[in-house]
Amino acid sequence: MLDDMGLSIGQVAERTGLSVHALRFYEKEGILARQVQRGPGGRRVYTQQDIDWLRMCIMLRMSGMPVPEIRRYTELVRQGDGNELQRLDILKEHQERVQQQMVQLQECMDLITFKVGKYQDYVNSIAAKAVGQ
Amino acid sequence: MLDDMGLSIGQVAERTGLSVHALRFYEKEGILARQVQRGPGGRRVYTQQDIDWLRMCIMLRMSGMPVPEIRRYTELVRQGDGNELQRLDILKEHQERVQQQMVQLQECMDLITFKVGKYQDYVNSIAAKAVGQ
DNA sequence: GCTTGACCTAGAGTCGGCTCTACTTCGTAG
DNA sequence: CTACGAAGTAGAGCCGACTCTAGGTCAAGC
Repeated sequence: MLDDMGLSIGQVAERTGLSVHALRFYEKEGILARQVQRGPGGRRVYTQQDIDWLRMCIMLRMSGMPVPEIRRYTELVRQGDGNELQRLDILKEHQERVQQQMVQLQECMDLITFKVGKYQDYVNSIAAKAVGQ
Repeated sequence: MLDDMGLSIGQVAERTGLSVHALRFYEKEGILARQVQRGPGGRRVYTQQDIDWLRMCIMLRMSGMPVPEIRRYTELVRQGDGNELQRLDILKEHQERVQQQMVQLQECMDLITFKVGKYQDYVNSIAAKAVGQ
């Protein structure tokens, strides 16, 4: 289809799990590190680097980083060397939030597991009675 | 203000961290296990049990259970004994999802931590050079 | 008797993150 | 030469979970 290092939007969608719509949306939102190249007919041509970048963005999104903050980070990367401290700040802050999220989630998990245990015991006891009859 | 076992919506908001708006919204959405009692002037009067239930709902929400599913669970509880197996199913399913979420979040965390490490090293090396000059 | 503040209802508005629509343009296959 | 499929653009629409507005009641305090 395309040069073996150039991928169409559809192929990128397949490989990343994002929808074609989402890919265009992300681009419009400025969260692609490099301007996506265009092939004949104005079609987007993605490189492996674009995919790698997208995969990281997906991780950031999955862990709850809002699009505008991903954009800020992306812009720093686009600007090139010299702002590593700012990038580090964004990442560290996010890391902190993710850490908190995990703690919270663990608390929820503990409660849910406790309740599941209680119901399981109860359901088992009912089943045992039924068998005993 | 109120009888020492009856709490106003404002007090419940304080104790749970939910907004007054959210409390009314939750009630309208049917995720309160028992009909909230009303005091003089049609004001809501919450009991400690209502608060306990709300705290669990908050845990379920925090861990990503959608409101409609909390409602389903609530309805089962409201119906009383006999449907414990269905309640258990809902909780187990949710437990599974939370488990997956935690795994995903950990993956994200690993990547972020890796990147933070890289940037930290880089930033340190720059700082070292500056001192060395 | 007037203001304040906490509460009430019904329903509109907001926000984030996509998702979808409408319409166009290509390149290839039948 | 027509149809199809995959792409393009601009912009509207949707969904979930609140959040806020408008307009009203009521009790307490000045």
